[in-house]
Amino acid sequence: MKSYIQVAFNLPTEKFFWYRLSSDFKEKPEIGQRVVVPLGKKEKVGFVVNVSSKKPEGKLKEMIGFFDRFSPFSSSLFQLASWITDYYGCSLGQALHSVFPHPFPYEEKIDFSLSHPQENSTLKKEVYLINPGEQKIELFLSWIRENKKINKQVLILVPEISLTCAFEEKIEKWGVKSVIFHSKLPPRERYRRWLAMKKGEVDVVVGTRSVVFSPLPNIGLTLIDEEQSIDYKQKETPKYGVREVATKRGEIENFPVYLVSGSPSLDSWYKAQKGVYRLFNIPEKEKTSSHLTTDMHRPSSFFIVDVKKEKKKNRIFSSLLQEKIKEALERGFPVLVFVPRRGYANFLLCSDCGEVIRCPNCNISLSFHLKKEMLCHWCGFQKEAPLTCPFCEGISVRKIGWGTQRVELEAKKIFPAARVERFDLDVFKLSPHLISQRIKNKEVDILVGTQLLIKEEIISMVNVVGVILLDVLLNVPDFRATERTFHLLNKIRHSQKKGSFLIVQTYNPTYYVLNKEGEEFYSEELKIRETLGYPPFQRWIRILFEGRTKNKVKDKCEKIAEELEKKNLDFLGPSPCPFLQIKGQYRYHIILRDDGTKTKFLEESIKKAIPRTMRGSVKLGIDVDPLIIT
DNA sequence: AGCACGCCGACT
DNA sequence: GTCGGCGTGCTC
Repeated sequence: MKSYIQVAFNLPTEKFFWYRLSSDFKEKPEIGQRVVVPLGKKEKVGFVVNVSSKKPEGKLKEMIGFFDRFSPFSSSLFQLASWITDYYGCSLGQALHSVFPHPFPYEEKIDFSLSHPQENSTLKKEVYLINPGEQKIELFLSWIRENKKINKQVLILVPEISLTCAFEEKIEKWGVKSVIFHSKLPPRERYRRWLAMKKGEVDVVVGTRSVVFSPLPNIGLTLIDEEQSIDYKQKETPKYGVREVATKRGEIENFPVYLVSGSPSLDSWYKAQKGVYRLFNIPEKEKTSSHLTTDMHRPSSFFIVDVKKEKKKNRIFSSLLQEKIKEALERGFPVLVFVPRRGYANFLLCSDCGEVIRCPNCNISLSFHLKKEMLCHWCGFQKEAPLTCPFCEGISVRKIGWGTQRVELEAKKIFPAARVERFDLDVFKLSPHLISQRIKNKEVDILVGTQLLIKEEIISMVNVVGVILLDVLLNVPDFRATERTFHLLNKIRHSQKKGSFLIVQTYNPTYYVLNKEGEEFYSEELKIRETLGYPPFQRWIRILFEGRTKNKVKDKCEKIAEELEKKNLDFLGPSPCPFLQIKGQYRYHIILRDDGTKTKFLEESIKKAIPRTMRGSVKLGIDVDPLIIT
């Protein structure tokens, strides 16, 4: 019997293409299987999305061959990809591409005759928000055992690779069959583990973002650990969020999703308040009815230092921070100094003419580094620091602000006997585990570094944590800056051991992020978001325009805005992005807003008003539920 | 996304 | 006159 296939490509086009199959091919094509076909003048790999025995209309070319021996997509994963297409505004080919388990060998033929899922869930297929408290690992284990009993698997998602390692060690001892999965595994190993998952030979899978597409045949529960993490958002098209994808998959495959965090995202917190998510009470932990970890559970002491009141020479290390570090060092305890910026100084400013030295590609100020000198943190542009001001030739070029290098030198000056070490993107990268080993072996006294030191494994090893200037984090141009600072402070405080100190230096000691805890903070932040029409009160869809000519970008953006206006949609802009220029590209955006009443309508209107492909010199990107607006 | 085709400005 | 930028349309 003759057969015909319809193929979707990883291209920004809605279209599918029909091909004829020569009778030489004995195997039946499967939905989701990759095939090689001619497209235009080239051969391309695409996904089978339809199989038919009836001849379709129009001219046809012949399929060249199968690329794989079978399709890696179950029908539910294929369905999930279709949903991604609708929700995140990409083509089906693009969605399938991102769900596809790369790399995938094409020479093997495997028959998956599987036992089919039995409906026997202990919980309804809902989303639960859980504060795990101290017993996290034990809770996870009990859930895994519960599901193992009914022949179901548990999927555990963690924000980054280093956290999978922590599980790996513990799971060994549990006596359950597990698979660790992330993108840094060698290709052969990835495929071996993919097969183990597909065959259902495991009880639990622990992995990073893409594991939400694990081929497990019979998922009983998906856990998203540290659900507030920004690492759960995919940066490439389709820019999906793991929380949303896991929830959708739970709906399709009938399993509950547990969002696990002691510091949940404002989004999830709000949804739990509204009853969209359920709050899950941990029975044996009745001491707290709250779903947030509050002060009484935090063993460390917390101090806020008002930098305004410090003597000028103590602006980097306040007298209190110096005192606490000295005390710790005398008792042989290590300390950690958190600096939100790498480099020596944040920018160079001429105090004669007021000009700042900027990146020619990004127009943001260049950081001053000791070895590389002027460096752009966005695009990597590098040049020598000028001796005189390039604008007025004056000699009063001053270094403003301080980064890790400056703080490292200052620490060496104040504590000459201590062994000071710097950890940031500019020094050779050590894994969090190796850093904590160095602390354990007493090889370092003062650790100076950026965000990459803020790991439970490291924080729990030190006696004092000093935050040099919190204001740098609070003032990044993003409406979620306060929330992210809140999570950071929580993370430090949750990770610290008993009897340790957290000292935060700031020019704004009365700011609410420092003075409101738990529910109080959430309701304050929600009030602000509601007044301004920000998420989670409005669902946002950001449409980003990029190109080399500023006016063309602006014009295209305005043209689309007119289309949206005609459809009576509510949106912000068009406006230049917070960083107008990055890597030489000018950027404008429109932010569509949905108050929850017209979600379906909005999605359809976007399809009509916005061409998926923006041709010419302006590129277009769609970001549904954007997380960082830059 | 590629690639071709076709339209206008500035070159030997 | 034609080389080449880029805007537009098509690929089964």
